[in-house]
Amino acid sequence: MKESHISEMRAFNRWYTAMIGVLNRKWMDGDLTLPETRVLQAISMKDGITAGEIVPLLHIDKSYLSKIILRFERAKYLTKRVSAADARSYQLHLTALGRREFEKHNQMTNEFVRQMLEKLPAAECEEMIQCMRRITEILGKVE
Amino acid sequence: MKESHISEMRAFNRWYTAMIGVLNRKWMDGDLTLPETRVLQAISMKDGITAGEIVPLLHIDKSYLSKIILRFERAKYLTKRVSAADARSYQLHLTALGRREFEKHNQMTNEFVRQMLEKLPAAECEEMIQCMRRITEILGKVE
DNA sequence: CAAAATTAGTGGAATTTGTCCACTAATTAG
DNA sequence: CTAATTAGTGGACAAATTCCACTAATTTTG
Repeated sequence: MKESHISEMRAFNRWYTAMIGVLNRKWMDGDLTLPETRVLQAISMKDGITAGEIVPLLHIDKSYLSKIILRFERAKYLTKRVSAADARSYQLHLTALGRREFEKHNQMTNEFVRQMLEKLPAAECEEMIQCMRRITEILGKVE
Repeated sequence: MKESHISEMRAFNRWYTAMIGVLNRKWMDGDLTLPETRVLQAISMKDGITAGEIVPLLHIDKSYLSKIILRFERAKYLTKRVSAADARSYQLHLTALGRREFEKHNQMTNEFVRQMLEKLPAAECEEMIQCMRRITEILGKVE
């Protein structure tokens, strides 16, 4: 490993997070915070997931999560059902409203990303995605 | 552009920010918040920079910045000198203590990145950095 | 099995983070 | 010179996040 790679990677980190930050600020114009969208996504990906499973998945504080879930319950985005296996925990299910809300948000974010990608020549876009895959492959093995 | 590229890029964004998030949490074990380190870095890169120049650079609220700078002043990390050109603004200079603090932090972060990169075979490390450069090139033109 | 220890989730207080806005002093424009 | 603009500050406020003690359910252990 070359020493210069360290500062190159750090520069990339700064630059890329700034870029994503712009995307994230756009989301906020909707009504969901970033952690909130992650929680919705987690439930949408695995219906019946419990808070206890979400915590390590999102590296989120359990009390904080509890509050987010409570907010969603009040907004009728989800329902809790006492788990048959362990009555201390609840299985989480999105309501139709919750799914709709998540989808709306999802589409919006897709739209922003699309607008960005559409500005690229097809070949470069393809190449960039390839680069992202490669980074994930290489760095994914490390963790 | 292929439709699937959108979700691939979003997946990469989520994965990569989670990864960087781990790094960032490590920083916090020090005593500087993320915006604080950015401010220190900005001053360290351009001695005599003014708050007004930092604002667009970091996309940070000017009042928020003012408070960070005030904290640093009290901690003796920096000094303000009324600008000769415009007496409303101050030129910011790191003190020896401020430089030391920034360097300490810098080294720590470098260390974390190094540990990550060292686990990679040299060829893959090189390739990954190359990918990062490419992404920056391609996406950099868009903004 | 009963007591003790552990675990899931909640609620409240406190802290941190970040935004908004009005204000002072300095500067520039008309 | 007067009015409008700009740099930075300070305070009040809102939102995000953490900390901790607590309840109820479960598991462990003697």
